Amino acid sequence: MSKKTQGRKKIEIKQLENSSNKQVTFSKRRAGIFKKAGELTVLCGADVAVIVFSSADKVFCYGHPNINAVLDSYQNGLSSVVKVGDNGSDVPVAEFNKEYVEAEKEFEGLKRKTTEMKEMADEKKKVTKEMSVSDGFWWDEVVDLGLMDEREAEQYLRALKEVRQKVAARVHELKILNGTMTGPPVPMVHQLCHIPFMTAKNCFGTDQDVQFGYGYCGFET
Amino acid sequence: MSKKTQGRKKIEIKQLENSSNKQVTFSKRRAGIFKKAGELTVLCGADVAVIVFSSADKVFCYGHPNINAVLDSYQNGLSSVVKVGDNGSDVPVAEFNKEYVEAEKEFEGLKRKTTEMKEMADEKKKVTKEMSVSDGFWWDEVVDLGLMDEREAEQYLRALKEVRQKVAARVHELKILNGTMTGPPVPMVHQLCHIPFMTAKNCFGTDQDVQFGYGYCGFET
DNA sequence: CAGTCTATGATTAGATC
DNA sequence: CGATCTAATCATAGACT
Repeated sequence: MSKKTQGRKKIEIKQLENSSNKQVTFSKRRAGIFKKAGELTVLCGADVAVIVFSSADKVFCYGHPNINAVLDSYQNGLSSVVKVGDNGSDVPVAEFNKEYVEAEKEFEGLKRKTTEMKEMADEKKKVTKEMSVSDGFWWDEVVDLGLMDEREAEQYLRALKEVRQKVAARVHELKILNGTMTGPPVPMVHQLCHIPFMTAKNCFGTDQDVQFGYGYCGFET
Repeated sequence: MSKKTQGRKKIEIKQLENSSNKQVTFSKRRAGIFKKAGELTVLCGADVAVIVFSSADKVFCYGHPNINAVLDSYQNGLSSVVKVGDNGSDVPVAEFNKEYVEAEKEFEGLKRKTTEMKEMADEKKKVTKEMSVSDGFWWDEVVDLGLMDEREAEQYLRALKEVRQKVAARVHELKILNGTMTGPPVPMVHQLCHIPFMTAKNCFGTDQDVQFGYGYCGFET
């Protein structure tokens, strides 16, 4: 009797053309990755987040203990140590972020000063309440969140985000201009970046017919 | 002649006790997951981000096209479709975010109004420049980023982040108080959450001796 | 620690339902 | 679309360097 199937066949790691086959492979392999992530979690006590966008931009994710916790840790650098550079040596975040910590202190001072200024301004406003701007700018509400309703708060988030992006862009510009690529608030340096369709030999792996590769690269948060 | 090795042995998926073994397993399996993520990327044109914190809180990540792009897409919902609910039906983000889009429009109006107010205020300031607050609040700089140096910008980022977090916390509070858990800007609903050490049977998988499991759960961004 | 080496367990490509 | 089936490929546990 003939074999029921040919069994698994070797495939090249390159873009699948057959779209239905691609869909099936996507589902199977995505599930496989999530399973492996779960196993890593249990076996090694690791926290893991996996986010996958399909080519049709559907999003799937896995997270332990939950995805937001991991993303927060990543973005706020709650790691006590970061892997830095090609050799992957450990650097305490505290040291790495020295500059940032100082900036934070300065900010605390700035905030205090700001509050004082605000108080002064309020007093001035009382005195000059005939001014048409006495209702204040929208961002004055920062100091009085309690009065905001949900809708307003949502707008707030939006506004602040926009501003933040502007600032971030400006900072980046300045850093490049100054040639001072000093550490960002919390860099995640031991990153394995995907380099699709490498032309040369895989510089890290050992496969012969490599269609893609990996590389470590420092980068900013 | 005796076999050189016993070959791979079956292991239970449970916390590894031997710490050196744990370390080796962590490295091997982490690499395996990154490789699989890369293959998924190439085979299926998917964008993937993987973040792993070791039990010692060292962080490793993989991202295609790069991790920040994926995280941004995730957090800002740049997906055109989201998988929603247990059945995983598609919902256009546009519809899902209708509320948010409206808020955005309102914000645009608000911003315009704000600019006008700012201009008015500036004129008033000219008139009343004897006021001690004529140098403005720190957030007034928002409109003049070009004058900020890098250090200031860094402080800025910090300040805005803090404010944003306050607002986010307040929004969440309000949502709970109102009982209106209306859609967050872009909820990621088709999430596979890890439930370590499930006591009962795996409600999704088929393994008999399940040590851990997965579950889908809606949640907020 | 990071690689190498196997034998073996786990994953999965393709077909079929 | 998903679930099942099977054989073959792939990943990796443990031992060693």
